[in-house]
Amino acid sequence: MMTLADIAALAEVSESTASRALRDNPVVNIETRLKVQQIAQQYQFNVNPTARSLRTQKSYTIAVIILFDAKSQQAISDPFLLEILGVIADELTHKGYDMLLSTSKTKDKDWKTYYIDAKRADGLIIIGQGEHDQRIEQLSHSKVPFVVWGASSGHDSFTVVGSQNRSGAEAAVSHLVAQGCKHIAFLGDYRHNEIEQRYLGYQDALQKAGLVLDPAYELITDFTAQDGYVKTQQQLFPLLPKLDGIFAASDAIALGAMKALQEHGVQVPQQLAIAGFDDIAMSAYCSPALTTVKQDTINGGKLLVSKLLQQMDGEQAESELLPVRLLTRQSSARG
Amino acid sequence: MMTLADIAALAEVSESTASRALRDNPVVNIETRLKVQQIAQQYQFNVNPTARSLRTQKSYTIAVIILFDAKSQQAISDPFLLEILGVIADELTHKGYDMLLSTSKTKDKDWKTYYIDAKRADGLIIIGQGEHDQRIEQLSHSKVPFVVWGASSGHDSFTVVGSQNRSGAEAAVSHLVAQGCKHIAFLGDYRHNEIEQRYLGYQDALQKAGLVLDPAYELITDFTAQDGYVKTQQQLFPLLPKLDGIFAASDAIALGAMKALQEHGVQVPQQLAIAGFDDIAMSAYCSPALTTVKQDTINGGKLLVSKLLQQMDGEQAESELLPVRLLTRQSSARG
DNA sequence: GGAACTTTTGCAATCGTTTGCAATATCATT
DNA sequence: AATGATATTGCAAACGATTGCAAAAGTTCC
Repeated sequence: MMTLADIAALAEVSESTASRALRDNPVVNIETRLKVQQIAQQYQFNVNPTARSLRTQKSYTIAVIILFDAKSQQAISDPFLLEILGVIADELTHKGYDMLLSTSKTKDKDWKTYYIDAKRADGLIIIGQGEHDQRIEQLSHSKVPFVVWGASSGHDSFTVVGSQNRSGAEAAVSHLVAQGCKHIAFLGDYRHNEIEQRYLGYQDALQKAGLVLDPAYELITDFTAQDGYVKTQQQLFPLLPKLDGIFAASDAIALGAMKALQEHGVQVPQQLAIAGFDDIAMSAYCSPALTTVKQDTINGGKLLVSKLLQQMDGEQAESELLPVRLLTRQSSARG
Repeated sequence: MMTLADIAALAEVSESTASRALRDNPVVNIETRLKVQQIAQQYQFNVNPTARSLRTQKSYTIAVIILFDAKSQQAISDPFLLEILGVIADELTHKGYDMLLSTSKTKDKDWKTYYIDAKRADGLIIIGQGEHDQRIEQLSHSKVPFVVWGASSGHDSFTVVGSQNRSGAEAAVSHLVAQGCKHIAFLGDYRHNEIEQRYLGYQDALQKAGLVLDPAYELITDFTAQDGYVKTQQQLFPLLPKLDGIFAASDAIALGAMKALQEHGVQVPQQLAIAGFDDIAMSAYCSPALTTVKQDTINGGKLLVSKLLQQMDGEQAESELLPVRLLTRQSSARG
C-alpha cells in the first residue's frame, strides 16, 4: 500500500504540498498540483480515510438508524422502508458519504456517544419514528446533526421529512365516500406518529362528508397483514350488515382484511370498498387490485440527505412534508 | 471529550498501561486494571475507534454489498433481502462490528480498493449474486475475506451460503405433480444463479414423474409481479387448454401470474395450481393463499456472518446450503 | 539594487491509540 | 546481601494523514 509520503517522494515535494495538491488547494502552484495528481492517479493512490478522519475529526459517514417497533420487531420487513433506504444509500454515495446501517432494538447504545462522539458518523438519519421516542427528543437538545423520517407535529424541535399523511388519508377516505360508502372503518395503530396523522385524515373526511364518527369502527391494528386479518374477523364481522368501507393505515393491513372478508363471502368492492396506504409492490397484483396512497420515496430520501448535509454545514433545515398520490384501483370501484 | 491520556492521568498510570488495562491485558496488575476500568466507566470513556483503527489497521466494520439486477434495478425492494439484511445487522452488532451498507450499481468502485485496502472494512458480505459477476470471481483471487449469498456451483473458489434451491424447487414441483398436474410451466430467469438451480429442480421433478420437458412451458420472467403478469398473459394463455400448473421462481412472479389468470377467468387451484418461492409476507394473505418454499433467512444471515469472521481469523470456511421448507396452501390444493 | 509584497513550499505538531522493548519493581533463593 | 527470575510499568515510535506558521522563492516598484 502506498502512502501519501510515497507519492510526495515520487513527486519530489513535501508531504504537506502533496496533501494540499490532492485536495486541489489553490495555494499550491497549478503545475505542482497537476503533477502530484497525475502521479497519484498513476499509482492508484487514495488517501487513507482512517488517518484522514483522525486528523480532521470527520468520518464522511452517515449512520442510518432503523427503529424497530417495540413489540412486533418487524419494521425492516416493511417494503416501504427498503425503498427509501435504497434511495438514501444512492444519495449518500453520490455525495461522497459512506452509510453505516443500524437496526436499533429498543435498548441500545446511546446514539450520540456511539456515533457522533466516537466519530463513527458525522450525522444521523432516523427512520421509523414509531411511538414517540424520547431518544429523539433528547438528541434535539444536543447539537448533533440529524433528520427524522416520519410525522411532523408542526412545531418539532428537530428536522422531520415525511409524507402528507393526513391529507393523503383524507383523500383516500373521501374517495371511499364518493363511491357511496357511509360506514367506513379505520384499521391501524394511532399511537404511531404517522398513523395518527392518517387517522386524523380519516376523521377529516368523514366530518366533511357529514358522516358520524363511530368509535366502534376504529380498530387498533398492528402493521401486519396478519393482524389486519385477525382484527377484521374478530371485530368487523359483527358490523358487517352496515359496514361498507374500510380504510387501512397500510396496504399490509388492507390485504389481511381483504383476505378475511373474501373468505367470509363478502364481495369487494361491491358490498364493501377498501383502501390502503403505501402502494407496496403487491397492491396492484392482488384481486381486486388495491386502492392506495403512494408516498414519494424518491424525493423523501433525497430530502433527508440534503437536509442533513445542510445541518452539517451549520445551516438550519426546515421540516417538510411531501405530497402523496391516491391510486384508485378495483378494490374501491363501486358503480 | 475525554481521551485515553485523561483516563491515564486520572488513574495515575501511563497511557500504555491504561490502554492495556482497558483491553484487560493480563500483563497489567489486576488492581491497576480494575482501577483504570472503573475510572473509564465512571467517566463514560470509550476509546476512539478511528485512532484505534489507524494504529491496529482494523476497522471493526463489515461492508455489506447488495448487488442490483443490472436492468430492472430492483433488488433492494425484494422483501427477502430485507429480512436477511436485518439478521446480518443484528449478528454483526452482536459480534461488535459495524455494518457499512452499499447498494451497488453496475459500474462501481473496486471493492477491494475501496473497502479493504482503504481499511473501511475488514470483510465483505455480498448479496444477490445475480448473473455471474466477474467481480466476485476476481475477489477470490485476492486474499480479501468475503462471503456470498447465493447459489453454490459445488466447487466455488469462494465461500457461498444459500438455500437448497434445487431440492426446494423439486419439492414444490413434485407437490404440484402429486396434486395431479401434468403440464407445469416454469416462470423465472435461469440466467440468474439461484433461479437456475430452481429451474434444475423443476426439471428434476418432472423427470422423476416421467413427464415431458416442453420448452414452450419455460418462460424467462423477471423478478417482478409485473413481469409475471405480462408473461402469463402473452405466453401462457394460448397454452391454457392443457396447462394445469405453474411453478414460479419467486412469489412476486407467482402473484402476478395468478392475477392474470384470475382476470382471465381461470380457477386457481381447481383448473390450474400454482406454487412460488420465498414466502413473502403477502403470500399467506392473497386469495387463494400461495403455496411456496420458505428460505431460512435467520440461519442464512448467521452463517454468512460466522463464516466471514472465520475467514478473518485465517481459517477456511466451507460453502453451505440450507434446507428450505415447502409450505402448501390453497393455491395448489386440488382435491 | 533593495524594500515590500505575493506566491509557493516545507517543518513540525497534532489527531488518539497500540505495542516492542527496555527499565524498574518485586520476590524467592542461596 | 547479592543473584536471578518474574511481574509491572512506561518511553517512544508508529499508524497516515492535515494544517498553522515560518521560511524561501519570485514579483513589482521606486
